[in-house]
Amino acid sequence: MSTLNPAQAAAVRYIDGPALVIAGAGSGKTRVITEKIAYLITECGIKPTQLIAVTFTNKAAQEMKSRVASLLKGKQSRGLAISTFHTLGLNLLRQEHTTVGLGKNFSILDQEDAKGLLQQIMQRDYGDNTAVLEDIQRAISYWKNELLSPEKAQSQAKDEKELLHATVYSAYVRYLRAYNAVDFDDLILLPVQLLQQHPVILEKWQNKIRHVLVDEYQDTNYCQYTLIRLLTGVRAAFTLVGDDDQSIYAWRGARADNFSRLQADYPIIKVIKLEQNYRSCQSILRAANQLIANNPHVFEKKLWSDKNHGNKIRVLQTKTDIDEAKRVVLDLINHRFRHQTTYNNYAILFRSNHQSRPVEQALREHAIPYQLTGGTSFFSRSEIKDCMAYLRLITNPEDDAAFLRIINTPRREIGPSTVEKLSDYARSRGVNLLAASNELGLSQVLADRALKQVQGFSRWIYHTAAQLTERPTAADIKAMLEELDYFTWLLDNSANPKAAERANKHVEDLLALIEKMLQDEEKTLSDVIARLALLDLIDRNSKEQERDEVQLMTLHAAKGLEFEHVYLIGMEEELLPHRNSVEAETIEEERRLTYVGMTRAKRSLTFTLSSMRKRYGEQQDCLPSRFLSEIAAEELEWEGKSAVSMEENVAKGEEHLAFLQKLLGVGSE
DNA sequence: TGGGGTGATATTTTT
DNA sequence: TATCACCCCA
Repeated sequence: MSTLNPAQAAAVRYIDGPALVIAGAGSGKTRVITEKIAYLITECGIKPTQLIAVTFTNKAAQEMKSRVASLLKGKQSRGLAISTFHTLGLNLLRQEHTTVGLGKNFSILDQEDAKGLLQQIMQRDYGDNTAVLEDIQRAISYWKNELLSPEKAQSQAKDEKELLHATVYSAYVRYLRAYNAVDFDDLILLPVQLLQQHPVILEKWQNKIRHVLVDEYQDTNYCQYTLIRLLTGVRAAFTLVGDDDQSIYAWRGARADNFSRLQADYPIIKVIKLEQNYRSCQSILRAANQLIANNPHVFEKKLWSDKNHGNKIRVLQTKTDIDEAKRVVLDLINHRFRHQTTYNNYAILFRSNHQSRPVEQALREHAIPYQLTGGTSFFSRSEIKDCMAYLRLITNPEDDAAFLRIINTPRREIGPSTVEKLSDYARSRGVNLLAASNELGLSQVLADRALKQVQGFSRWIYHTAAQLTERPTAADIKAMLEELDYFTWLLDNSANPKAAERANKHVEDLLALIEKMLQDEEKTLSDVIARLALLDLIDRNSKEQERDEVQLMTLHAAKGLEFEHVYLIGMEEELLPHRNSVEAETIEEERRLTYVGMTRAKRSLTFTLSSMRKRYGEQQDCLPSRFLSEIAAEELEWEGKSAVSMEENVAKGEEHLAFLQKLLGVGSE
């Protein structure tokens, strides 16, 4: 605590009421939260079980947990709830499921599952319709985040399309209920509704909780904000930490205006600003400040640093996107040689995923190791989804979404028409698919052969459900999968043996993880499955730091991270700011995105842009991003702006590289 | 069931 | 232009 700066210390010690900590990039916000948790426990007599700390990612929660544990020496942190918003909601729902009308082992549908459900609804109830599933999903998510019921949504619909979306919304909610399932948004929404409708439960929770801490407050949506308000009640003992300049998820319901709302809702709120930056050198910070000054602010702040000045920010301009990639890679190699450092100190950041392609190619040409963050995540791999679906159906027989996924995986000769007949039957009987599979009346609708298959499947599920204990071992589950011949199926259905091996490995990883979670905590299998739905990329932390690889990721993915040297590529109009954002009038968010990218850099920052880019198969001219002109000219050092051709540019780079290699090869130094 | 042809679609995606 | 979901047919 003694090493905190005055603003940080004030944020930690202020416990008399609601507090909002405006924490600029690199100002030590995680530290403030962890120190405050420790302070509340050790100095204020608050028990760990009376504290709630929420983050947005599992990674952040994990990090915070371990930092608090080391502050408290582990002893006093038992029962401390540091989790994501969604896990918090899940815990609440698990405890109060009966009041909400959910069965004990309700399932969680991820976005993909939910989309599948929507598709089913559309096909079944709305015939062939041109509505885009993603649009419906986005609309429903928006309504849930804004606490709007299907009825409200319908009455507020402005046109045919919105009305359709709202109607599907109401069907969607009904289906979820029937499946004894919830989606991600429900994990926040249902607790809010529960607390709003049941004063007794609300009081119970308000009495239990003495302080709530929220990280990345700028990313909360209205629903989450309401949850915080409900949990803290009139005492309003909370600490919100965030940075309105780093709000980059508005398109997903995050509301930066939750900042201004706060002052209206809590006039006495204490606002503390953390303005000292411990990450970047002066040159980078100054430029970032200049850029973000173009955005309106509710709370003015000015980041400063006592670090050294650092080098000027460079701007490399090339002819095409291919040249840009080559230039970045050559520059990186040169830089690395000169500074005798490692690859993992470098990050190449971009606005959209497709920009990684040419860079990856250039990196491969030079045999430089790199890690591309993003792409398909662990839990959206098909083999993992299959296994999860089996476990879900076994613990929650009403989970029709899971049933549909695995009814014919591995192949059981149960085709679409059989499934359709089965669904119709189940619907007419008002039961779930698994139960319907076992009913006698089914023989009226299905042919003998199909009937046998379906019955075989359902019996197997029931049988396995009875056999599997509440806390099975990895070996138990593996035995189950082997009984299914699942691994054989994987082998037969993979593009090549290597892919099959990888898939196998993923399943093994999953089983090991489940076993570990079952042992670590006093959790049942269904608890663990629910938690797994909220988890992602478990092995990301460890790999990222240990391996010596150049980091490639989108600006969104870079939030919260820092790197010694950053390349921010594609600084062009239409790309950053993205073309869609110009007419959607979300330039401010694009500016924040650029700001986030810039402030990731500790020691050096390099912008790149090219004057031509292949887009949809056509060469197109590109203009420098307006954001470059928002930074004072003297902060930037342009290279290649003059008529130097790219060929010369690359040649120069290669020449220089060869020179350095020779120099090092000879062994001076 | 799997392969090939077709046509729509190209921003970001914490949970 | 590259990709991918989808549909139809053998």
